[in-house]
Amino acid sequence: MSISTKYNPQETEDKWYSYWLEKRFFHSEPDEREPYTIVIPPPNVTGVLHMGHMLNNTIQDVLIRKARMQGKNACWVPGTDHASIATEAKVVAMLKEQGINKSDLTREEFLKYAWEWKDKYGGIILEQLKKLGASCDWDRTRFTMEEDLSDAVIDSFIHLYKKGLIYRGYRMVNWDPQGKTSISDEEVIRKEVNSKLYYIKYFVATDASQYVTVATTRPETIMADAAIFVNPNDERFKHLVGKKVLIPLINREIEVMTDEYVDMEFGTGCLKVTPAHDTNDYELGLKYNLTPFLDILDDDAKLNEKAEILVGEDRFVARKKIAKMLEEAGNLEKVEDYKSQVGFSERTDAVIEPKVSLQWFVKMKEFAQPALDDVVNGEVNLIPNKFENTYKHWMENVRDWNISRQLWWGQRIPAWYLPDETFVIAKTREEAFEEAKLKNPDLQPSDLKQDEDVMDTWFSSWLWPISVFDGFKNPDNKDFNYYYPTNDLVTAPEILFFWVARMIMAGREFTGKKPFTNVYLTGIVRDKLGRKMSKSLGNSPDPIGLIDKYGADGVRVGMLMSSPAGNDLMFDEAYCEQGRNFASKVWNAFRLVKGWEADVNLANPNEQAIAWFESRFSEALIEIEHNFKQYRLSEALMATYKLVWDDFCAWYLEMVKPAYQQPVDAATKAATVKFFEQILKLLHPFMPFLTEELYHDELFGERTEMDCCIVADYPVVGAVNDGLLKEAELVKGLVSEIRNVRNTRQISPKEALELSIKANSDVNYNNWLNIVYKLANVSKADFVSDKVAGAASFMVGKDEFFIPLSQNVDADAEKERLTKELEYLQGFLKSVDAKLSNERFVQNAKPEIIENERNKKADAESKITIIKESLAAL
RNA sequence: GGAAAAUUAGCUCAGCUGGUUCAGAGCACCUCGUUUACACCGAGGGGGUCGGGGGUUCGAAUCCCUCAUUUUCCA
Repeated sequence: MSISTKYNPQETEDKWYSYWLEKRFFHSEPDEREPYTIVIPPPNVTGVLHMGHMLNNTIQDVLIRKARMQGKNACWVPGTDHASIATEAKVVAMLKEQGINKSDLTREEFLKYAWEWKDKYGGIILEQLKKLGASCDWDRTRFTMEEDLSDAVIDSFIHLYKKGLIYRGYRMVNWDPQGKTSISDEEVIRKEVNSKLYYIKYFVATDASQYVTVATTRPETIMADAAIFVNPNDERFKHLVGKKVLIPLINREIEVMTDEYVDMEFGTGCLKVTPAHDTNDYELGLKYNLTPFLDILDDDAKLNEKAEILVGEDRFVARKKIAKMLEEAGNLEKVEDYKSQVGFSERTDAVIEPKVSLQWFVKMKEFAQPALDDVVNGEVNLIPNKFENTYKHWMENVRDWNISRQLWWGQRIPAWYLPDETFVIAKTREEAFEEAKLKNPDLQPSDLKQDEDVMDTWFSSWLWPISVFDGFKNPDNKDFNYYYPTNDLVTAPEILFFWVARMIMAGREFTGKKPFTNVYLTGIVRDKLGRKMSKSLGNSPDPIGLIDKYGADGVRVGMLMSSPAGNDLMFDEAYCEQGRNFASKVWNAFRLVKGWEADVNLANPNEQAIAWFESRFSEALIEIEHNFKQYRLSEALMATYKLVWDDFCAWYLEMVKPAYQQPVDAATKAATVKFFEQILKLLHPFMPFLTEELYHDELFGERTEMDCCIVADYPVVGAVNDGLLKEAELVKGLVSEIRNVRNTRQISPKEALELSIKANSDVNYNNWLNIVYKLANVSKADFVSDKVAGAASFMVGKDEFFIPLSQNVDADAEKERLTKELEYLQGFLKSVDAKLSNERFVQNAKPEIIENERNKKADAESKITIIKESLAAL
């Protein structure tokens, strides 16, 4: 059977992915083996694959495939997140295009549209993951809003409510006026915005000649002012404290008060306090019990009747108008340009309005401690651990979690209101009714009204590692007992707090166990200019397009090549190209070996080369394993890459390959095929498709239908012969030097050279001569005890080598080269001598360090002698 | 405004507890080469005062201080 001269990823990828599915290699059931479990960070159900997913899922797939090959029962659970605000926003937008307003629909009608949307587009991202080669157990695919998972959400709410950890209350929340919902602190993106600072005069009520000037970026909120504050130590305003001033335009009286909070340096040193429209002002409002508490914005962020003026205007329109009104009224002192940090909604990009509203909250303090302990004690490892600091800081300053959202898409809050506004918490209307009857015996079931709000998406995500195994509803089930706690979680640092931390909390609260042991934090995928990839910049390549262009294996290698854990990845298509080239290299090496005709009658001339590569493979494997243990995937890949490209292809294959159209001895071929198989296994986690394709070539003999690379035994470390490896490095150095002699003198590789060896060390060059002949095109070598005059010469280690040349050696050039080297060595020797003659060094340094310095000295001295002799001989 | 991290070759990054092989890798670059696995290639080569300054030490890319720049988190 012949093999195509080029690797064709398209054909190969679909073929093997289907085969893997068909043979159910991705599927896992509990058994006696050790489990290795990863739950996918569920992408938004409406999402499409972006570069961040590519990186994240490539890493997960590498980990899961390696574990599978190492004999563990590997289970990677996929799924999607219902993403309440993002999905609802998309559905609303889609309906709008069809001319339908959300407000014209009932809740049930809207949800019907939303489910239709989900059924149509919900699977796209998972299908895309298959193109990448993701070996998820698709039979276990979960969705955060499916019945079991929703049940878990409701049950956990009830559980926490009964423990007194959930409450309802008026609090300052982040209000998204476009999505018309509250959002969590983590969903607020702060951006620096050019705005203006308005300096507004508030005249003293009893004396129009006196006034205070307040600097604010939000003049449209003055109608809700409750007080003016100054710093108690501020001499400038002492005389005004306690006096009443008038709010411009509406002339309501407010008092001038003092608090240390006020920064004397900022603005004018006077602060207007608007408790309903600023978080800090809210705190001051509570502290001094300020009245009236006026919320002058409605849910659209338009001014309401409480504002008295500009009613119905949007906040930004009102800002411009009021500035003009203030100016006309003589209250505007000046306007300055100002840069300020403004919060935007992550989902709708609307400017967030701090708003006091009635919401549901989870008390976080009690959750924080165990979750903090887990990370501090190393029960849960953050990789890299530089994130521990930020994690700690967050856990120590945790605030209550607003879990209600004014949306329809999501799990509805299980609170049922009686006509008297009190409520009961229950899973169903029936259960709620039973309980409510105790309060009010005359009640009818229809009198109960369920809370309109749904829960924050993260309130379902934090249960994910538990609920995917039904650990909530049925904590004693086989799957949950076997797979939970999971092993590794791979996710982005930006959701360390609102997802990872909360999963640890939920794990401790609901199962008493941590949800996972290791958290691998990937970086952000940026473009090569360091900009975040975004739709608006158009700098994000289409992942599927990349796969088409470079092959899934090429893209996987490209993604991993330069992404140490926790570091942002400056993505450049050139990495994918490098990945594709690597796949080609392996393919072509395979073609070479496959083409060899084996002859059983030939003796094996390559024992040395085979023994060397065996050792080298083990040595590399040790390094690779070490890198994997520390989750340094890019370094593990690079070590593999160099082993394959440099050691195997550039050195080993060149050492053993037979002359053109000559047969190879059977022993060499067998050894090489064996090596190749080991290399395919080593590469499989990184390049699953290419390796699976080659693994089934007839070169490796018959395979049973279940004998696949995906489940082949991962290589184990064998014996490492250090002496052999060291000698090989010297021999490689020798070959390079000979090639260098050719290069600098323009001698064709076709012209055979002769070599004289003046061995000063105990390296046994006889064992290596065949290799040197072949790799450097040397026809003859002899051992000499004196220098060879008129020949090109060089040293490798302590040994001297001479190559007689047909052309004359350029004595001047040679002299210059040797002199340079001599100078370098003499300088080196001087520094070593300086160390050794330094008494304090000899006294303080560790003995092995001193011993080493002595060796360096002896080494340098003997080399100097040799070079001096060579110079004299010129 | 507070906190953390980073700064090493043109680019992306290694460099573990200060001392062998300590200044490295991959890519890019330069020179040569179409030898029959591979030009998606081979051989060889050049390139860095380890951000600046100071300190500790016999010895610092590595530890400490300080300044600068960048990034992230929190206000």
